[in-house]
Amino acid sequence: VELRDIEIFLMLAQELHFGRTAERLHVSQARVSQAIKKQERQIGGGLFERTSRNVTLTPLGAQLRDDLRVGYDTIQTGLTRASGVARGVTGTLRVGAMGFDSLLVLDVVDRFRSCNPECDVEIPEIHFSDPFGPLRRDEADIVVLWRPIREPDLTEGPVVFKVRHAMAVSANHGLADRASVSMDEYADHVAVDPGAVTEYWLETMLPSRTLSGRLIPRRGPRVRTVHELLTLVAAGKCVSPIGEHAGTFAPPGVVVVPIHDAPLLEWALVWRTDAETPLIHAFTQAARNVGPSTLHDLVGKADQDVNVATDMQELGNGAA
Amino acid sequence: VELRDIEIFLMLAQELHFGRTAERLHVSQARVSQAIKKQERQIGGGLFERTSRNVTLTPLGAQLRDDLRVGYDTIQTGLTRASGVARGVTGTLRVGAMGFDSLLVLDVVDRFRSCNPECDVEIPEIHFSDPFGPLRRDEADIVVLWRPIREPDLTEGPVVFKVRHAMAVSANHGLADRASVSMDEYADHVAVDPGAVTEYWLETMLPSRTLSGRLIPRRGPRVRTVHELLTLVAAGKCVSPIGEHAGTFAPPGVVVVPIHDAPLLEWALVWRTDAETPLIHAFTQAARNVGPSTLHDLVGKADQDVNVATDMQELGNGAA
DNA sequence: GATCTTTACGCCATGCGTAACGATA
DNA sequence: TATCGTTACGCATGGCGTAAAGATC
Repeated sequence: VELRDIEIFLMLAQELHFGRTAERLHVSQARVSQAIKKQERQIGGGLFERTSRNVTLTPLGAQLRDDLRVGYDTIQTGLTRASGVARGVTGTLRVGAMGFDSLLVLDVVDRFRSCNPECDVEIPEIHFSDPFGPLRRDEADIVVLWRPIREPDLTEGPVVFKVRHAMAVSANHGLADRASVSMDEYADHVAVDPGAVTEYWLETMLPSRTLSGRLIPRRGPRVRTVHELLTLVAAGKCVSPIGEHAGTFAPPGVVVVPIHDAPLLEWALVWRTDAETPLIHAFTQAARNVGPSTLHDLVGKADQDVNVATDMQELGNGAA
Repeated sequence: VELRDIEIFLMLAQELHFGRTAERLHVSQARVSQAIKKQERQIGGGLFERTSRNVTLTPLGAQLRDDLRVGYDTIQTGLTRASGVARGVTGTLRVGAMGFDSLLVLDVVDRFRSCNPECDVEIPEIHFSDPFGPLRRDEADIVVLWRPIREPDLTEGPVVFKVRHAMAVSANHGLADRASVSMDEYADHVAVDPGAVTEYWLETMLPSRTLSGRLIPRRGPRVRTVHELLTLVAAGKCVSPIGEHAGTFAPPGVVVVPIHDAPLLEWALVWRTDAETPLIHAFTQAARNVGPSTLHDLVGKADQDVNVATDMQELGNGAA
């Protein structure tokens, strides 16, 4: 059994789906089937129960996954770290992000830190009124922005998270208690003016037309940053599109309602093509290893953190 | 980088010698060289400093070894464990050993236990007056004996430890303060009668002739077990050959002096060929994974244990 | 010159993709 | 019939051994 097999096994144990596993590892489905079968032969017992409709781990497979996950991560981290040390990846990396977006790249930052213990990471705040300025003025090495980015001097790298398109409204707003809204409803209520921002980029977040082609007006209060925006929303002066993840962190008075018929928004890493350093490369590699997270991952992780905190508290009480 | 490469890297990091590494992994020296070079290319920095006379780890290599060792062992243990569970390796395994020999197989037992958590291991005492009886009477599943074993119904498996041939004498004996003795000196003083034991097997421990061909007399007190033997030795009534490891555990009054011109003694696992169960197979596999230990390993490990004990004590004191 | 590592070269095992097949809802 | 897992088959990458060369004492 080699590392490649283990990688396939672990991915399948996570996805529980041969097709998605194959996609995410960039191999054919057949290869996944072969690799798993080979391991089951060598282990001498079934690791997955599968029909053409359902894949589940056997108890044996679940135990093996727990063991291998730890070992595999240890090895990969060790290799990446050695590689970083060898290439002299050291210094400070500045990862610019807008508002709450920073919280969705913490996984990547953690990964990067464990692989590159000699490096510092800073997360300066950037504003959507000037998404590319920090890179071009060398105030950030990498920024986290929704994609797509099409700038001749910039490179768009791996996607770090995907969330649903949503709208932020005041808690008093008529749509505030809806589970979701349509693009048409959104178009009827939107009220925000982001000022002069690169048009094709803004279009992704603030489309100028609905799916049916109706124009969406660009009028409302002028805002430059996410915090400005949320303040005005809370005050009932502004209704704006936003990533659904803002709902998890938004202040009281602000409600975030998903738009069910809009495509997913994707945030990617972006950097100056001619300023790509080993540090930047290492960070994008960390992002590729972690893979894009979703709001669901984030919520799950928050729950875990809460559980850990609870456990520790109980432990503390028990000892006291 | 695959597991095979990591295995080669770890072995070289341990042996610091391309030739021995190749031997122990049953591959060519060239392969070792290629594998290491490949990893250094991928990591982007040197892992070993080497001349044709000396091989040492670089700091980078040393750090990588620490990381990979943990991950590699985790994965191997997980795989072995899964294999054991799948094949239903469960029940009790009885590993017979003579006297202190049991202490030199504890590494293998530990390994086996961690890979087969569902199994119990017992270590019944056996006596050199009847080395094969316990197997044939089904009182033990495996025994640990010095090799070679040539019995039609028994299989000699992996070597578990190697120690120097030595002689046990009373602390008052004339040779007691010698750093080592020759076979000829040994022949002049030996005084023990093991009774009717399989001759070819006894010959290994108690040669009938010196290197120069001189007969070694078989007379002295009759003994059946190691403890009997040591008691008589302490009383000055007996002088007997023994494995050097006995010196580490021998009671006061007994001194163990190595014989410098005798070949190394090797202890191997032995079992009934027609009674080989999955449990026995799993145990021999554990032995192969751990590899033969030497007295040096044992002493080093004992020191570590002492250190750990000391640390824990200090911790305890600090907390109290 | 003996010992140890590296390089050169060729073989073939095996990882992998394509395509056809089988099963399930 | 659409979706998903398995089997069959063929190609080529790369692991590996052999043999010779290079380095160091």
